[in-house]
Amino acid sequence: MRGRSYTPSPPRGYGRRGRSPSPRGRYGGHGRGDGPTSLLVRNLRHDCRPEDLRRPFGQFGPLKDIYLPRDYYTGQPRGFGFVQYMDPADAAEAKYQMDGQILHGRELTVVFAEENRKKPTEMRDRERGGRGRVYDRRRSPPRYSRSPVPSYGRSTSRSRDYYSPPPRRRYSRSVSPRERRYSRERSFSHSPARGRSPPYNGSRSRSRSPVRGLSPYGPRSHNQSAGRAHSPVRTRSRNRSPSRSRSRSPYPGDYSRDPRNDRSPSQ
DNA sequence: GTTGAGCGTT
Repeated sequence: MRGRSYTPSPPRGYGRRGRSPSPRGRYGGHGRGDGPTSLLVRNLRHDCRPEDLRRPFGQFGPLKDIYLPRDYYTGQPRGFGFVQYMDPADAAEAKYQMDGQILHGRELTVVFAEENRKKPTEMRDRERGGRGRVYDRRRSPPRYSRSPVPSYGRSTSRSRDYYSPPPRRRYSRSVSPRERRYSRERSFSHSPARGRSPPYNGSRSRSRSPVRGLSPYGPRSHNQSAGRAHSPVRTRSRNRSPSRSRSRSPYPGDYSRDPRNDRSPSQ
């Protein structure tokens, strides 16, 4: 076993086209052994949007997804992105063709993406201290929490943006319950992110315009509008019958035998 | 029940 060093950017002139030099299995996040379908595109301009990638990358075949990760708190683009194809062959071709291409004056680096997608929780951890920079948003909010936020006008049609803020702590004591309603409506007109909520409230980089073959709702979202057609009135929340919850006891017949109910007298 | 806070960002 010898440590195989992963070459971040293979020489552009390598004459072999088609097959990726990468061993299969490594990028096996997609489950198939056919080959990777996700490309990692580096050296993107920070104002680059998914749409900008779609055109050049879409030439090689139908795209499944384009995603440009951003910093959670600042909303700043991180300078790289993912382009996923339906067909691994297209991905390979695109990688070969696009690697080294100039987009917006920048030379792109295109490689196959690992599928090391992190979970949101892990991401938070990493933002907290893993990256070396400690965003202690509870105390010292990042300075840039004020402006670099693009003027996304809160979500419009989508009842809820993809962006879901971390669970808020309680409201400020000075805010009466009545006011809460207002503040909800007012959105962020006041000091947005008082050092707590991420200033970035924009909808994700995902563009509204569907790509050829891409669902307007996004590949991972189901079209839920069908099920809710016209039924604005929802049945009242289920009646939580007390007897029902009691019957959950492992000893439905003999309540006193329920261990949960049987607490030690000494405590 | 699968991620929209995605790995290789300055």
